[in-house]
Amino acid sequence: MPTLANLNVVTVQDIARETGLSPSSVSAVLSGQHVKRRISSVTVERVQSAARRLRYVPNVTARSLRAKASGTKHVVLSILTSYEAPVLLVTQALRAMERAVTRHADSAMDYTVNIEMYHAGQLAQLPGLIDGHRCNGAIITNTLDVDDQFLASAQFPFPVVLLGRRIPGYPGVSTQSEVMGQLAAEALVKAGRRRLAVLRTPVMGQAPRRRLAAFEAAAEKLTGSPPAVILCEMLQEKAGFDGMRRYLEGKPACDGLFAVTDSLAIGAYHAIKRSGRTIPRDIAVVGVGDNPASVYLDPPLTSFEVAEEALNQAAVQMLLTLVNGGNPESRTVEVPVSLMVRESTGHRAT
Amino acid sequence: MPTLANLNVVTVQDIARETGLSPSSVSAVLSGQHVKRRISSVTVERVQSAARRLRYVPNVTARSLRAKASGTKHVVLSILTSYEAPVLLVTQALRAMERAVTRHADSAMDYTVNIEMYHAGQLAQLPGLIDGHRCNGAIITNTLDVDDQFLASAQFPFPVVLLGRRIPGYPGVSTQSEVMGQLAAEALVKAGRRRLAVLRTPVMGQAPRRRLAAFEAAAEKLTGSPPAVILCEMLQEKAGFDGMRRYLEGKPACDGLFAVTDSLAIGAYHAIKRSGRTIPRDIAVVGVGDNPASVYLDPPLTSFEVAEEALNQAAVQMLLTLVNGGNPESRTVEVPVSLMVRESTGHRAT
DNA sequence: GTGAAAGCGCTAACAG
DNA sequence: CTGTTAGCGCTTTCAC
Repeated sequence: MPTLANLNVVTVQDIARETGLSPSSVSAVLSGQHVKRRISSVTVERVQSAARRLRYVPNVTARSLRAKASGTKHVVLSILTSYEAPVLLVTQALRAMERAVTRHADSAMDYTVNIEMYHAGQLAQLPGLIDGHRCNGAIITNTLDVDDQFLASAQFPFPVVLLGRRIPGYPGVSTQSEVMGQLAAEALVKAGRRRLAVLRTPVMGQAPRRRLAAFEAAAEKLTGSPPAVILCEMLQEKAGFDGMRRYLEGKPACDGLFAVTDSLAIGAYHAIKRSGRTIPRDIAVVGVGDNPASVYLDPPLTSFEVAEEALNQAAVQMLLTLVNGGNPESRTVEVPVSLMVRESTGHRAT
Repeated sequence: MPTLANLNVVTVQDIARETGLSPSSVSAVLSGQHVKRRISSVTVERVQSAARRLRYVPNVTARSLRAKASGTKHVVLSILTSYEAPVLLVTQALRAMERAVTRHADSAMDYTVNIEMYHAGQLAQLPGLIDGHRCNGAIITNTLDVDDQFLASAQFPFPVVLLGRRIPGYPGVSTQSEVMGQLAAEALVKAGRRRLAVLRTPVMGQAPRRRLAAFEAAAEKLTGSPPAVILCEMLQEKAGFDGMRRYLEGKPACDGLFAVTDSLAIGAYHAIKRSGRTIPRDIAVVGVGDNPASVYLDPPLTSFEVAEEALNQAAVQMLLTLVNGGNPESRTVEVPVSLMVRESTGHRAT
């Protein structure tokens, strides 16, 4: 049943037919074996030109299925993350995975690790996800609510570990988001601040939202009124700068700021200084500890030390256990955080 | 009981034999089709327990080969980068690729984009690279010399485009590294600096090395003596801080600094200020423009505006053309850079 | 030098 | 509900 679409895909067979050669010869040429197999240069040329003409693109899947040394288990592990996510965290996770896998690997077990990206909110559209064509196991991170809903109702034919979020039914590791919000509020109040504000984006994932909710609750409890909300269009430094600048043009500014990511804090720093204010004298700032530059800002940014290492290790370990058919000790892990108090939350001079 | 025999790869066949069922039933259960196919729960349980017992791990390759809608060309594009690389650049490249691919995609053409990582210097060890099991086309970046040597002698059965480096025989896009070094030196000298220094790592890739060489040449020509070399162990902010701090403990410091990446400059900023010096009064600094925080530093960092967008676009476009059997207009592209002079190279007060 | 035949491991039809 | 049959597209013996 050759459908219309079917005609489009060019295979070795097609080239064989076209050139009057056998598939095996064509294959030999196309996979660069012509020297080893002593194919005549006329044939080589014939095949190559036909391949070009027909716009042949090899099917990597078929290629690897047939050619891979049989008898070795080939395991594919993926990190699924959104294009819109902070990459640094992803790389760290990837590195942890790579390290774990190198330790695990042996002659009969060949691991491949890779990153697959989806557009935030469109995880469900990632082809080959629900049917397991993609990987033998995955760490999923940086999801939005829609994605979480999809996950909640999805059934994967491979183990999945969530990083930084909690969805019933899934194993996952996350940080103590609520504790972060709470500690941030306390730190600002302890530094003598009463007019608190948060710097955030309109749409956020689960973890930032949780820490923000905790911050708002704690702020209200400690100061008697909810923090002001300063919106930034995105998570980039520039957005932080723009958002903060707009806010500072208004009359009464906050004196304590919690930025939902360090990148926003970095932009905000600049806006605050440009407005003639001083950190921490006029505005104290707390970040989230997800940017290596934070420690080196002027003044150094008070932010959280998240045990990234522990976080990633736990997730990867869990995934490997699951992929190999084992049972992890615990299906959910919460990694502790601690606030590194630096100069950006110095006590206000009285 | 993981005996030697157990190392054999377990397939659906094995589970079928073990459970006395047919491969297709087993497959249905294992790929999550049991509901749709109304498999009895007894059978489901039997299959699942056998799979667990035998530690079955599905072969994703075979799965996707069989299950993928035939008649659609499935093209896999990879970005190959080292674990040690600055991630930001990689994401930008990935995003560009994704965008291009979305534009290109149609019903008969299904693209997958992913990142594959190797350890710097060990590109050659990436399995499935030379035999083309991995992808239909790749952008390779962040290579070290060893990798470049491997590339120079390798023959890939799929098109490759190099990003940020030049190797004879390969199509590639890169920035005007030499111009960068030249401009950096000129900017510092123009700001009244004579005692120049570079902040760098011992091992560097091609592009940073080229801009450094150009800087050194220009510096020597303009000031009469070669710049001092300040070594940092890695590219991280912390390494920049440590390297600069050690250097500043010595007697006569430089008055103009060129950091080979912005991350190093960020660390150096902190070390400079901590030592009681002021930027740019005591030391002027030039970075490379690879970090979004640079603009928001205190003072804003003079650095290059690299047309990342253009760079990535060009690379991706070239790759797509090659994968589809076309001929790109030009096989090598050099994207222009321009120095954004900010306050970190203010003219010295006299 | 080249071709014929035999699968890689899996799943989709279609019977039963 | 389950089994039988027939490949996915490619590469690899092994003949010729």
